[in-house]
Amino acid sequence: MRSTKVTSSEVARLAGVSQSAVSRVFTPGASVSENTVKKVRMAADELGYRPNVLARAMVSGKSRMIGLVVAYLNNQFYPEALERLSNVLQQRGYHVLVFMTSTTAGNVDRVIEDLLDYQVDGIIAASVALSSELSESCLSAKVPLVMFNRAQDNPHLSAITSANASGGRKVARFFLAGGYRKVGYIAGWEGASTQRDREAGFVDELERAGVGLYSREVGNFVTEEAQAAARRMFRSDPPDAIFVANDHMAFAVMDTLRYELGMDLPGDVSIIGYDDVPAAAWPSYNLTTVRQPVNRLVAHTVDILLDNIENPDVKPQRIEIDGPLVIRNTARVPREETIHEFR
Amino acid sequence: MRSTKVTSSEVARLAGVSQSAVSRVFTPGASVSENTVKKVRMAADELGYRPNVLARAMVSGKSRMIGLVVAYLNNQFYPEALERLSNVLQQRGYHVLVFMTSTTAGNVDRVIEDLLDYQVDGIIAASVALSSELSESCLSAKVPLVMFNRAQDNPHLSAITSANASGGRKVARFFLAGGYRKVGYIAGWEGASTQRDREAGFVDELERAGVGLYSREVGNFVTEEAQAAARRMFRSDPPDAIFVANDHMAFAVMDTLRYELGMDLPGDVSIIGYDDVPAAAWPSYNLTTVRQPVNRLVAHTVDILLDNIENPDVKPQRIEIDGPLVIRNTARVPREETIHEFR
DNA sequence: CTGAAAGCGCTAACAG
DNA sequence: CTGTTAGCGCTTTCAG
Repeated sequence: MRSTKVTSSEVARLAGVSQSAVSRVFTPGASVSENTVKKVRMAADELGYRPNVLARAMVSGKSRMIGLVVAYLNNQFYPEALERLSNVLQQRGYHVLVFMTSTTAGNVDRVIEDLLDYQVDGIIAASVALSSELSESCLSAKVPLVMFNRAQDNPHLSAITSANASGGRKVARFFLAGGYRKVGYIAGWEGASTQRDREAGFVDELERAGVGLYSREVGNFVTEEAQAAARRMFRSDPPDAIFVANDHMAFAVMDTLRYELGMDLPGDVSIIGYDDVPAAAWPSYNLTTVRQPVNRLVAHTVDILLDNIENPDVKPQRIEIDGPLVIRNTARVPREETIHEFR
Repeated sequence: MRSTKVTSSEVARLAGVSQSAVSRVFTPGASVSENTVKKVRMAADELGYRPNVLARAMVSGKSRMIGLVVAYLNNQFYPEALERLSNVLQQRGYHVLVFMTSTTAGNVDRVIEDLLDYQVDGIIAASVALSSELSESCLSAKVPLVMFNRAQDNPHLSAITSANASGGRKVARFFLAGGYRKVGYIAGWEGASTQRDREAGFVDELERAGVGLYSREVGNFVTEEAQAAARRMFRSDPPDAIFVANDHMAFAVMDTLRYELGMDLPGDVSIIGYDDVPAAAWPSYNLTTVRQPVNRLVAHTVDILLDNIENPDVKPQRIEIDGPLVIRNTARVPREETIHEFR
């Protein structure tokens, strides 16, 4: 099996058939005789021939590449998602072309233009906000785009998220059932729909019970900023329960409260996070949190995207996937009989 | 700016020039008159034209894609590396095509064949072992391959790692200087060169001082297995210092010792890890560990790979990058005057 | 079922 | 500097 770029014509010559015969052998569902298949396969093996995906892409217009736009990988949620996404896509015969982008807008736009240049068959935008021109440009380039873990105003785009508002509500109900009335919130980056929805659900449910938000700080989904937010929140008039917009920040908040402020959790204050990343289950944190069901998020994302690719005029969908509140050890548990409703 | 696949010919027609003129305008360093540039740019903007990277790749033989093979993303070290790799490559005009593969061999081979089909200009194999046929097949396909964070027997391949043996030695000297004599080791996956080298350096340095390894268990770089390894190691005859082959496992070991066995760190036992992932600095762990300088690993990897792409017959290189022992709080510190040598 | 022929969109000599 | 002319390696009609 030698190689150095073997072409179908060379295989054809060796097999004593036409170049198109070779092509047919490597095209699932083309009509070729048993005999031809055999001859071609032999020749191909001998030369170490493998079809050139790019050439195929040029003529067929299908590159079998999916562009994935990601902003940051610090938050454990993303590596997990990326791994699953890539695996599922691979199984379905696609591959992922990764484009990193800083959260700073504008950048995202350029990145997607680049992506389009590579003739990707579809795009998954994970946790980034798209400008409206951008979505236009994907739409008109006829490249399906689905937003992963971020909602969008543009009704022509599909978006898959977890049920963020509902998750926020669950947290509120849990705190309420636990008897808390001085409840704080540490926000993520306020440009993110996930942040907005989690907060909105949380606050709304609180208010239905006549409880207002006791304190609020912004941590921007960043470790250091979350630490600072925690310090500010506990400088005076501390709340007795706080909802932190994601686990990544919750860890930072917990560490700050415990090791800097010497507090006991959940004795002095209850904390609930969002995501249920692997570290949330580590004994050091043992964080009560709302689970984002990565598997299902990914499965839906891929289904919708591929469906959209094969069938260009399906309607865009916006799907919200519900996740349970995972009760661990950072928030005081309400009476036994009320627990079931949070699962 | 409409689109739906605009070609250079259409731009040419609108601009009143030949198709190749358009091509030249978009080819850095081609000779075109100011005037032509202007006309073409206008027409291109009006039509929303962007060159088709795939077509360019076909004729030029350069796809400007780099295949990246990764096994798992659980260990925080990999997302970090992936992010940096992707960023640096992007800056240099390349993009990353990601291929996931399970650690189970064989799989890796198929994945790389796939990668080759995409006509990637180069391959980065992160923490995976390659079969020798595989490396052959890359070599003969003239696609440069560099191993990231894994050494290789094949002398024709470049490999970038941190100075694992030397890192292991540092840990041993630190323990020795701290007066420990009952020293344990929790190993990673034994097929990994990183694991082997860290252990070899560690054990060798210990033995030079006449100290044998007191106990040893295997954690395979997996959380659950590391926990089990810790339990086994402390069932009887516990060591008073342990080196854990990477941070990811060290966290699991720490949690097991603290929360399951009720031990105090570093009071009852000292622990040192390897990698210095972000979580090592989190107050809950505050782990003393050997840093893998991701930035420099990545920079070298990219430099060597791109150099190899542009200049096909440069010699393969194997580079080891030294990293300091980051002294935090999980290992008792030797006398002040000896500390400097570990930095 | 099979070969011949026509491109996919672009770059790269080659004359001019 | 610019247009013309070949292809890159493959899929896909189109006759047979």
